[in-house]
Amino acid sequence: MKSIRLLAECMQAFERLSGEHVRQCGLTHAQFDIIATLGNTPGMSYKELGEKTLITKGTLTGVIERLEAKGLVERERSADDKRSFFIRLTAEGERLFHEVFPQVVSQGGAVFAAYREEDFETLEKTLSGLKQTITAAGRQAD
Amino acid sequence: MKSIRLLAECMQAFERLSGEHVRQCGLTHAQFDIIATLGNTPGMSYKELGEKTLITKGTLTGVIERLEAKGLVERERSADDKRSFFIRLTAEGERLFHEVFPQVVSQGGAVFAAYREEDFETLEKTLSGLKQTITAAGRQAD
DNA sequence: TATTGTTATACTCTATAACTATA
DNA sequence: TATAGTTATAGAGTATAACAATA
Repeated sequence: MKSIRLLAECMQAFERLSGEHVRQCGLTHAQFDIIATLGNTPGMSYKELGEKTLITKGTLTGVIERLEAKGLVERERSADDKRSFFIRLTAEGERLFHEVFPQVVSQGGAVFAAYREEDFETLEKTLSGLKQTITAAGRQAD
Repeated sequence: MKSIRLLAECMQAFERLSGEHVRQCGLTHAQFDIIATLGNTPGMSYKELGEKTLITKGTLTGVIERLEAKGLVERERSADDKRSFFIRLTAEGERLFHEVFPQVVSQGGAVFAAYREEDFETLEKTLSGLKQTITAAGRQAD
């Protein structure tokens, strides 16, 4: 119970921190999610993108539209399945991802400046364990 | 960097899990935030509530309105400062908080069923450290 | 018939700024 | 003059459902 409170507080603190950066580069939370999900991938379909970001298809159309209007992503009809699109970052989108994402991610690394190698290991181990537990519980609920 | 990814993934997994429950009880994320913040407190002003939930006052008016319409919170003019309100959970709101919150929080405890006392300690220590680091970075940025 | 993505509707959240009533 | 909360506006995300094109 206390753990959940802490996790929630971490999330909130993290969101507060990242939220400022995200807005500074003119993106919304959902748009940033898309950019982050698309970063370091060759691209993917609406369906896949929706599953990864928890954004439903109806919403996705609008979000992608706005990102396309900003020139950050581009769509291409899939060759195999003509119903489907391939969405990928444009050069501009890639730039944003590589420039802004690391900044957002760690406020330039300042957040973790005080962390030693050992701390990182603990944190990673703890979080990956937590993640597994959470996702496992999610599957049970389905 | 990997830590942040993990944290983000935890957040997403957690949000997916809690989001379902939250919607099931007919609340939005913002509304749930308010209920959770108000739970186990005697109540607080709009200002305080806004600071804790990161919801701006303009938005808050609407959110509280909807919660009031649902009979989950009530407002009372403050005695000392007549501009100010005191918002607190109604009996119904308390009930929701005590019944639903723990469910949401741990999907009935299933999430942490496999956790031993030791694991909890590690997680709590790790998260509280992380929280401090994040909030400290936030203050630097102001 | 099932699936991918689009469109439409209605509601909620968000930022912002002008406004009121107290202080 | 400053602060607590309200109102108005415009943009964005959300759930849901009906729809077109393709499978």
